[in-house]
Amino acid sequence: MSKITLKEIGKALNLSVSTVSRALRDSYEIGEKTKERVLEYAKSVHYRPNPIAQSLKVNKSHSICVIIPEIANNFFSEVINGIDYAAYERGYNVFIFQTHESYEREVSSIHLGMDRRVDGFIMSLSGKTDHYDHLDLLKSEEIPIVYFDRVPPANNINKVVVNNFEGAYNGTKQLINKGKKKIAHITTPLILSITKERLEGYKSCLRDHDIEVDEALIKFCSFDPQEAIDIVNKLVYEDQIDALFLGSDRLALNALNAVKKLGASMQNKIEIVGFTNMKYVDLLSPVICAIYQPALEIGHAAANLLIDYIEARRKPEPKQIVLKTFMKTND
Amino acid sequence: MSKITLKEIGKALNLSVSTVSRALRDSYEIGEKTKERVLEYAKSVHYRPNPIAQSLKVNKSHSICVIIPEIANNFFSEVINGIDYAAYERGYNVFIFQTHESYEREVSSIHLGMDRRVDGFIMSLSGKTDHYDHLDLLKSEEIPIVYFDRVPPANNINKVVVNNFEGAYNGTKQLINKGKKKIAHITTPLILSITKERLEGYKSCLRDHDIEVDEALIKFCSFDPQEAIDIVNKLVYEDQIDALFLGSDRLALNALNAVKKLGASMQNKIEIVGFTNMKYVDLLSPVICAIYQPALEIGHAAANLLIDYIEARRKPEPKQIVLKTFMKTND
DNA sequence: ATGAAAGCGCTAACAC
DNA sequence: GTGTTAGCGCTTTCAT
Repeated sequence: MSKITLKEIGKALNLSVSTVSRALRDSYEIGEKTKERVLEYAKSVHYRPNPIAQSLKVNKSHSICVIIPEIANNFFSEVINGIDYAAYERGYNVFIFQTHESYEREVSSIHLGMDRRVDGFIMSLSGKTDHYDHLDLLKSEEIPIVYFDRVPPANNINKVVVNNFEGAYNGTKQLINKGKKKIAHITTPLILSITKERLEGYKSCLRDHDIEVDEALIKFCSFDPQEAIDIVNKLVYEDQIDALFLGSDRLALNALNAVKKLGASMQNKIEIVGFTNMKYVDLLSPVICAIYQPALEIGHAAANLLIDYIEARRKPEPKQIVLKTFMKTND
Repeated sequence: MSKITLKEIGKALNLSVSTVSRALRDSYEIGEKTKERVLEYAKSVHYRPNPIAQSLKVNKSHSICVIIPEIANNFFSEVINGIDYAAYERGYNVFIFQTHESYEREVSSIHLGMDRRVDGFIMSLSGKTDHYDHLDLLKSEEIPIVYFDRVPPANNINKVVVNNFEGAYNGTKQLINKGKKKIAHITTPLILSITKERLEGYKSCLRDHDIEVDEALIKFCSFDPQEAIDIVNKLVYEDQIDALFLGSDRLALNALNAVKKLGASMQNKIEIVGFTNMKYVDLLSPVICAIYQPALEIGHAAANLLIDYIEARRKPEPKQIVLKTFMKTND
């Protein structure tokens, strides 16, 4: 039954390939009866168009490329789920590339996507990406692109983000409401958009509540577990903090782990709030109040925005979608 | 700079396309100086072959298709990470399709992969897949396929699995060692290979320790959180169990959540062991002893096995790779 | 309303 | 050692 082609359908029905092709795409120039014959026969032999041949011809692939730092991550895997959901609905295939926080991998992923003639990109920048010329390549080729989460500093781009400032502000406020004064912030590299926004939310909230911002309590941390342990130890024993505000998912787990190591009595003195997308935060033992991102929606929105853009005849203005974070307290 | 082709290189260098093509693929029939000229020029204009055209020609795509139940899952996302790792190293692209535990999605994913002319498949069956004719299609087309985790019941296939029997046996033993007698097992649908193997490990261990197997304590559970709650409640209050052995990742979190709802005093009476791949199990509050699968390795091994098979001139015998689970106790 | 033919970018059999 | 040619499966212009 293998690999039936237009040519074969044509032969069987005594029609030319072009007629068959047109009939299958429901062209107005083909007679109704012919269309029916073709459609019926095609179905009976389980004809499936070869997307590779189509791609070569029309220079589009009906596929999109997703570039993210890490797939094995609560937040990103949920986003991919959302992307996949929308892409499947609309008949697009998805390529996923991980940068593992490497700038070089980010660049090479873009090239691999372009090689594959993907119709567009969805990306969240690596933690090392501090310049953006590699993205200009996409722009100059007029390849549609939607950013999410970690976005480049530009306004005229398609992006789907959350209100990080607000999320961080509310998270910090939660700690202040519990009477905490020495609130440390452990977060991602400062070059990331999310870092800056969350940091601002944190600072702003402190100021609004007449707590002085102490730069010593702001720590930029990699995703190395040991580094988190060292930082937490220093903050707790030297700086005598009474609360922690954690800036990202992996960071949150690493820091929680570090806090746990402090022992039960110490643990209870430290109140924790953090950005995370773990499914069951209430099962975590150093208690953490979670600031969630609507990851599934982000992915879904990003994919739909991208595909809308891809399929638009006249390219619309770049669109910025801002979603809300939500908190899950255990009290 | 956009989209340079062989033809253009040929024109610039006064060579035919075929010569250029051959030079680029380092064919023995091309002169050294010509090769050099071509290589150099190609690099200078950033030539990148069009994989779509190549695919159309040779009917291979240098890409593989991964079909899994769910991407947003600790275990599967790590496996994908491993696959991606190996695929990237060896120059393959990866398509990922989720079945969301649907048989229909599994079938359509296979078709989508075949349409894309992927060179091979890596898959873990859906929780609804109880017959396997859709897989015969791949077999009859001689498309290489490697199964992992949830595999079909056949011996002459490529697969990468863990020793589920042993993992379950050791997990159960851990509970028995703690003096537990009424050990319930909540697990995945019985049609899955992993379910049967783990169930056997559980039963076998009970028997070896002179504990009667009580079928009422064996519960097949969906991934619906409420169902887990109902089951746990029944087991605890009606059957008076003193320990739980959980058969899979999502199940484990759902059940843990259910146990948590029982309240602190009840919680402490129930000892829990379960298959999970969550990164920081020691942070979980109803304490759980985790049976881990080496997910990254599984993915890496599966991808390498597949690609070896794809690239082999003479197709080797199907290979079964069995890895070990490992436990992470908190005592 | 239908067909013939060109061509997307590449590879490979077949010349010379 | 290099060029010519055909063709992968499809879309699309141009004839008819």
